[in-house]
Amino acid sequence: MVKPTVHDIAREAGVSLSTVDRVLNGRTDVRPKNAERVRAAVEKLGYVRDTYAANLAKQRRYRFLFVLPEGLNHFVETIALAVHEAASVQVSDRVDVEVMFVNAADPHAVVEHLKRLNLATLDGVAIMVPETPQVRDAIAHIKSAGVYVVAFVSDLPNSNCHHFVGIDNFSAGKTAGALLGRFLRNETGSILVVTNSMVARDSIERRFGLDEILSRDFPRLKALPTVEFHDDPQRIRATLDHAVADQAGLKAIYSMGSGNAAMLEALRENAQLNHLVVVAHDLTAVTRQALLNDEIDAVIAQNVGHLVRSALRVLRAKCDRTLIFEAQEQIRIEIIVRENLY
Amino acid sequence: MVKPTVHDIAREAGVSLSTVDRVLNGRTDVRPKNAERVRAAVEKLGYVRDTYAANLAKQRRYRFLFVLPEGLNHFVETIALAVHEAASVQVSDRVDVEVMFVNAADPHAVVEHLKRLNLATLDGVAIMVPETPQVRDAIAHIKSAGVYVVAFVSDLPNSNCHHFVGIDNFSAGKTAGALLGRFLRNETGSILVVTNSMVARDSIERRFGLDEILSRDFPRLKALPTVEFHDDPQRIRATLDHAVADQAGLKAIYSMGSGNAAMLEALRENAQLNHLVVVAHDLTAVTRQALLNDEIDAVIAQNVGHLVRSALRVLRAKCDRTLIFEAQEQIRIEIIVRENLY
DNA sequence: ATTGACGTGACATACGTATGTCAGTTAGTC
DNA sequence: GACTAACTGACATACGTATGTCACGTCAAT
Repeated sequence: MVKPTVHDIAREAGVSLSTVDRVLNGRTDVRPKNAERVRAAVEKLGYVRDTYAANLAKQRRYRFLFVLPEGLNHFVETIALAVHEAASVQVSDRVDVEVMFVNAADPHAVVEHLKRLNLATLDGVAIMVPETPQVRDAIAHIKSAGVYVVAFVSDLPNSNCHHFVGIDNFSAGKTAGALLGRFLRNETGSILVVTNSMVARDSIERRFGLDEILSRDFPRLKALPTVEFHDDPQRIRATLDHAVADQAGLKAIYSMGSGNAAMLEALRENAQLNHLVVVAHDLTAVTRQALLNDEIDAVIAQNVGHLVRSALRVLRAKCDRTLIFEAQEQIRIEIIVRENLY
Repeated sequence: MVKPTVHDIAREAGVSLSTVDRVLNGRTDVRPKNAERVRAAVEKLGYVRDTYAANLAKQRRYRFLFVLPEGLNHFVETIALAVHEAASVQVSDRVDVEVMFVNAADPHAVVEHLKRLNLATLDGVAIMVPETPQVRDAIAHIKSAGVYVVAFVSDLPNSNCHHFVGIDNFSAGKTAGALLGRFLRNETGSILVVTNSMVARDSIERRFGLDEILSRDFPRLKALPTVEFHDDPQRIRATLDHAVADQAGLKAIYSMGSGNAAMLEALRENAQLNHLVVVAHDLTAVTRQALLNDEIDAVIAQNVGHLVRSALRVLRAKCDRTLIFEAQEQIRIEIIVRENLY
């Protein structure tokens, strides 16, 4: 009835506490026969290690690091905030969290930073950078030092990370497309697709998702070629002016994130555009205000609090060699309108 | 630098460990002056009790109970499932969870069940029943026994619970209205509002939310008087046939939950209705399938996993007299379309 | 001066696990 | 059958907290 302890295991297996400990903690010098008896006893009694007691005895602390892209980006800023918030709450859970910013645009610099990490002082890393061959190697190196690695927000599909914490951006793009299709019920026309840069795989995947759903379910809507701003405010304005002039049938704007502020500014300066349906990615101070102002119809978002907590839980579970609760770690693609804003 | 312990507090305050313990655990026999010195030391060193070590020493277990409405209801079923799932994961966190079903339609029976609880064997209760004066009294009784009570899914605003875990149904109704308004962009017409029963405060609040947003932002859409099924499949069919015949301008159906299956069945039997926009509440097996079939455009939902885990976390925090992390316990009003279904 | 009530500190034990030491046992080899 | 090497068990200590016992103060009231 009551939870079995190592003592119960020892008694059941007919061995000493020391032997149980050797088996449980993977030490050497145990005869296979005895190891088997211990494992059988664990199985039979349904023993699970009391992680908290173990951590107490071990004086364990979990030392985690978030590697985030530097530079002015509202989305990353909200993530960093959420990390610090979670860190301040989790101190009581024995976890120490740090944040490191790297120049994600420069693969060389990223790798330099990753290589320079003192892996002996780390238990886990959550990494949010674009995948390059060099990054892949750096991650292999980190893993080989026994440090757990999760891909964070942006997946690193070829780096063989221990886990990915984030949403499926292809589905996110489909969700955006589905919303646009429903918001423009029975209407025909074109959609302007904008982003700051198309190098991030996120944008590419979102675009794929958008195209797929539009061609399948809403062929009456046509997405224009993606316009990339590259941090150039002139460019976005010119693009918009051009689009509104050229495309009589322009009905909507889809902003794939990382360019929302520029897009909104340009939108405000061109009064002819305020009848457009606007769907954007990422809930930040900027998009939040735009939702309240009715300048954006809907935002596709991922809850940054969940993202951060999920990454921390997953890293902890890896360190404890414990199973993760998949349903809880599934990050939701959220749809935010003004009325369910939080 | 390192986390201070009770020993550090004792040294800092110049008193013995026993005295620190007396202060920390609210026992008697401490001179005010010494109590103050202990409190000052706690403050100065930033001491926080190590809950896990404390629970270990106390052999503590958290014994929680969910009180759910009985009867065939897909939403409640998914909640019960989520409770059992969470329970099986949380055993390692020293929490024991049970579920009790009561006939929520009979206030007398509810109170009978609540009164018969063995409060000595409980630390916390999550209650999902309609509020009545009798329920209010029963909750006061439970609280007076030192058991923590959270209102679950349905708020009990007059019962002075320790917490409410759930969404703001007024906002949920507004969200539904906002979606309908956007899905029916530039269109004029009426919306059929259906539910199984209007006695639950949830439905009432959702209806208020809907009306408010329609009249403010989408006056071109008119919500018809709420139709209540009362578990009568004939009634819903008749209502729908009637509505489609009478209301030439019928554009949408808003199902406020707890009647989705009947609504969908009737919808399937009336081919003239399949051009309607349909927004429903609660993500269950039924609505999930309907989303996949394109019979429902969007579902307003609350994540049952989050609901249950939040209730458990809040109850734990109450037991530990620990602060809750508000941002994490805020239950989101989710908008689900086929593409972001989970 | 004595009593009793209140305050206090020293100490011990416990929770479940980790980790170390060290003497003792077993198995495999020749 | 002797000799390693591999294995095993008994025991101690520790982690941070809770809780109990008990002797010893202090102080006011008798």
